[in-house]
Amino acid sequence: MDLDTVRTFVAAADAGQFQEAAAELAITQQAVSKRIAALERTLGVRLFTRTPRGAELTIDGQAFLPHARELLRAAGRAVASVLPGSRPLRVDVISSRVAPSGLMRDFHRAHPEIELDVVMLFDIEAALAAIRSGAIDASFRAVAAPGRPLPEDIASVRVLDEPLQLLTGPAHALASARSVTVAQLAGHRIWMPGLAPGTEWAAYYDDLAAGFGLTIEATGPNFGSDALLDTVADTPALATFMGGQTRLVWPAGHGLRRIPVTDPTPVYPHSLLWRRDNPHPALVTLRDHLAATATGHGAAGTWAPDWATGREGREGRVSRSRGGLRSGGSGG
Amino acid sequence: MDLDTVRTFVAAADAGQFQEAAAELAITQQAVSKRIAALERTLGVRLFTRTPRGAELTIDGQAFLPHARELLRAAGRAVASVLPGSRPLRVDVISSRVAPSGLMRDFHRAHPEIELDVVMLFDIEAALAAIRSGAIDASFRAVAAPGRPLPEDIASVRVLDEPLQLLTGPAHALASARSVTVAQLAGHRIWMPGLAPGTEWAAYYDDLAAGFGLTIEATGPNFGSDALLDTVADTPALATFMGGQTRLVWPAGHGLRRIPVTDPTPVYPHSLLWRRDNPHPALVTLRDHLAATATGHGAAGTWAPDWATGREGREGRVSRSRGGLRSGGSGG
DNA sequence: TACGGGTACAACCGATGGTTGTGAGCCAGG
DNA sequence: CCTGGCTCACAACCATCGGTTGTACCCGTA
Repeated sequence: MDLDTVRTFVAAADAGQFQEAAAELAITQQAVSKRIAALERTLGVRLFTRTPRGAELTIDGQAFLPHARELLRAAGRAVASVLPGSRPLRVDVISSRVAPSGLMRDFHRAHPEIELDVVMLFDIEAALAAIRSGAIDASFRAVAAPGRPLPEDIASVRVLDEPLQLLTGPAHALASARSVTVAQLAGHRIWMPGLAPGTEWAAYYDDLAAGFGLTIEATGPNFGSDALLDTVADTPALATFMGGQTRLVWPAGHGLRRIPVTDPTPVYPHSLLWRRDNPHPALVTLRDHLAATATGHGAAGTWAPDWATGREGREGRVSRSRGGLRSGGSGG
Repeated sequence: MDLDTVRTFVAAADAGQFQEAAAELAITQQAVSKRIAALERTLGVRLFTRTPRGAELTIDGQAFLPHARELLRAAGRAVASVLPGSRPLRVDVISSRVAPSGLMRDFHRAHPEIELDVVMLFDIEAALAAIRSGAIDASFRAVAAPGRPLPEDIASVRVLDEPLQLLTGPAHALASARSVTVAQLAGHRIWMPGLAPGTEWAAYYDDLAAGFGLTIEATGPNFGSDALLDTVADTPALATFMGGQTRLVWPAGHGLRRIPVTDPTPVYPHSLLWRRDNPHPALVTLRDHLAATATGHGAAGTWAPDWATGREGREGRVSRSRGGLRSGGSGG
């Protein structure tokens, strides 16, 4: 099915006759007639009853019309999603395993009128390059690995510290625990497939493992969360970390357990990054929304790497006081 | 833009390479390459980065992908809307000026999983023919004009008595009234464009006018509710009837008034009609929903034509007692 | 009975979009 | 280091599709 044909159908339905629709579309009446006939042939139903004074919709045509309009609207949105000028706000959310995609869902609920496109880039380097080139408008990332300060033209604001949870199958040794301490995890195998070396994401887990003596295996490609959950559910000796605010499509009957981690609670520090001179109007709305809904970070009893908190030190930091919302470079 | 091309894009994005996508679509790899190249040319952006091991999405490609999927879903729904087997429930709602379209919106809110198509047929004769032929599944109509009983194979149930309201512009003589009696309307011009003779809809207003000595003009073609509202708003001597439960797109700044009519209140008696042997599963759901949400009819102080109430008499009938939900032929 | 409005059919023809054949780039393995 | 296997892209070819023009037909009206 060709969208030009659908457009022709809608034009003919609106005009009530083929001739006028042909004029609108800058083609001949015969071409309209052929297009409609072809559409009717592919659908297997008659869409118009031809009369000497024009063409009016059959019942099937009436039923088809709103769907045809919706089809054209969808096509328009699809084209707009890649149009350079005034395209939808394009945001990188790391992965579906952590909270930013949930934050974007909240934002969409609060501002359904704002067109959004969500993408997932490889790491913060790719995200920064994409932000600087204008390919994306914003990115949720943990920022500022040591020795790699943000470029001058990129602004950031901390929006969420997401507590990690342990995800285990029903036969895991810790499956029945209501919560576990980080110290208890030492010696257990924790599997994080798809954790590519060199990414800020891998750096986080490296620091976490080094700081508390954990064993985190990053082996194997990432076949998606379904495969990961399957494996974890069936392997008693295997567990994985997952963002505490992640909403997954939960496979039924797996007996998977989500167990809070304490003493301290490792949190993943999400910041929003954007280019200061990005003029996209929806970007301001997104920042305002996040500022209004952001839960505090740096809460007592949590842990995050030093390079992400902006403080000095090698071993990561356990927060003992509750902090507020702090900008790493407001404005834009 | 061609939907086959979009389908090819989605297949290639899912497969991660052109070759496999080509196999799925039963075309050659070269054809996929050409289609993608054409799509990229029309969109003006690169969708894939070609690598020696396949093709992966660019950021633009990632942003485009969900829109492309939605486009294909919309196309599927559009085709399904006219597919003979198991197509969406197709209901005739008379016109946008009266309540049935609102009832269908309510039904859609209550059962969003049921695919609906709403059509508007000319009159009850067309509706009955469409119901008998299977072209539509149900129709909201005022039934059984005198001497024309419903065919045996058509069932009906009274679902709503919709009170009429007077619609006037700000300069109309009755504009400031909080309500008007039917007797007060005598002598005023009431305009109902598009009221085609011979329809059950016109018969209703004929009876109303004859029974109470009103002047109802059906002159002129119906240019849609926008044009009607414009004219009524600007013409002090003109008013029109409108269903009391009709939700219109209300033009701002027109100063239009909706005035209840009393003593008695003319009500338009909507029944749902369907073919007894129609097997569409959603039809039962619709009837149950209407039975559960139907407001009483035959309420005290209302008026409806005799032929619509099923009682004898020439002059219409003013109900003095409150009735319940009565079926004119349950089952199906 | 012509006329003017509409649509459909036939003939024609260029552009579209498929095929096959081939080349270039990259990676793994001998 | 070269080769084989995998990928995608380009070239040539050709059938089909979808546009155009010209014409026939139908109906309401002057």
